[in-house]
Amino acid sequence: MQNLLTHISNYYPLSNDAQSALHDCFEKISLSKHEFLLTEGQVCRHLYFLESGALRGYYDLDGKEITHWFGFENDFITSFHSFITQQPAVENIQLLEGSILWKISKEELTKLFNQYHEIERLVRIVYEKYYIRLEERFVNAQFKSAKERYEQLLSQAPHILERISLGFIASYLGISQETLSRIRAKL
Amino acid sequence: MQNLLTHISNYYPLSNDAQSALHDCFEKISLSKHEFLLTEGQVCRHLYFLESGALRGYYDLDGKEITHWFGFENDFITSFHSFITQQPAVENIQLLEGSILWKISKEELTKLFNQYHEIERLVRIVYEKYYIRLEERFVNAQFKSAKERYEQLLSQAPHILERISLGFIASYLGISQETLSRIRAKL
DNA sequence: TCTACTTTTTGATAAATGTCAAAAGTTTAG
DNA sequence: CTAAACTTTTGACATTTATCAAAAAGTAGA
Repeated sequence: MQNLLTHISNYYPLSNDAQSALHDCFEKISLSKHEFLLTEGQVCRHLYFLESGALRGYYDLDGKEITHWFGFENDFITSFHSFITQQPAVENIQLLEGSILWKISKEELTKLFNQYHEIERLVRIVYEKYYIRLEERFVNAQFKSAKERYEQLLSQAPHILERISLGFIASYLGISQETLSRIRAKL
Repeated sequence: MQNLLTHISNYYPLSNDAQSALHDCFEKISLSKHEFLLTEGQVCRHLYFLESGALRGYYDLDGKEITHWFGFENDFITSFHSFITQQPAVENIQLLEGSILWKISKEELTKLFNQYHEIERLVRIVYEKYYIRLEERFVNAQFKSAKERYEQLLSQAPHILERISLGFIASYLGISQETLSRIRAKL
């Protein structure tokens, strides 16, 4: 839990009051490899903080699993569209490693927003960071070649390459596993 | 201005107090076709609301202009990364039509956040909508073919096709102008 | 209306990436 | 330790999309 509070203070420092309110609302859970945090069709009712471990978000496209994001230590995790709209999720969230997470429900979070302006500010700031991240991924996806995307990942997030199998990385980069294997062979 | 306040109330209804504070902070500007709201290297110090008209965001990649987004009536416009970090923008924002916009500076907006929790909430909610939009564009960019992306655009935002020249649309979809012309010919 | 300018289309060809199949390599559970 | 399961690599070929060049179509101002 200290992990979460420390991480949060990097975004926006909270009062002790707000911190302890957060503390009371988050609940610890442990999941093992291959388990699911969410499956397609369920409504995502929680926001998670990943203290340790790794997981992936993927969805089914014509029978193929498309892994479109990963989560690692200190990431906030949710199926965003489903969490915000409370409609059924189109994606699955599956553990890639045994992990420790902290979860908070949408209702509790909404209450916290009402009670603490500063917590809503924190989330506003977190959104900004995540939006900028996604913008960068979008530009890469749309305007860069497979090789460039791989090299960018290699330089910006080498930890992903060490922990995640090639097939998932290929999917994450939007290329076939064979193409990624060939790109890698030529570097 | 009524336009802006009405539009905002679709996201989150504000008190009269907050509305009138917003009213006082936004300033109206008119720009004509081909003018720039922002050019590469400048720090983006404002958030804009586009009341009428159209514009595009583009950046330079090896001498080619990459148009990566459009703005239309009732869109909030800014160079997000630059606006948030106050670092020089990598993109240009250029008017595609004569337009009427309302602008607010980052400082004023920050003041409003401090004064009105509800305005910060509004922005939090706006971010959620824009994040979901971007997520969808990302998934399309990375996992769908050129033809599928065009068809999706055709069904979801036909107004873009009517107002924007083919070259810009091709760039927006991440494909060459010739390919888009051929896709269109075959439908 | 005519001319210059811009945008769109068409054709030929090249490059990037995908698909299918099989071999090689690695990991894991019993 | 070993067999089964899974992951990665390699090869042959197909498909998609880009690039370059030129023609055709459309637009706007003198």
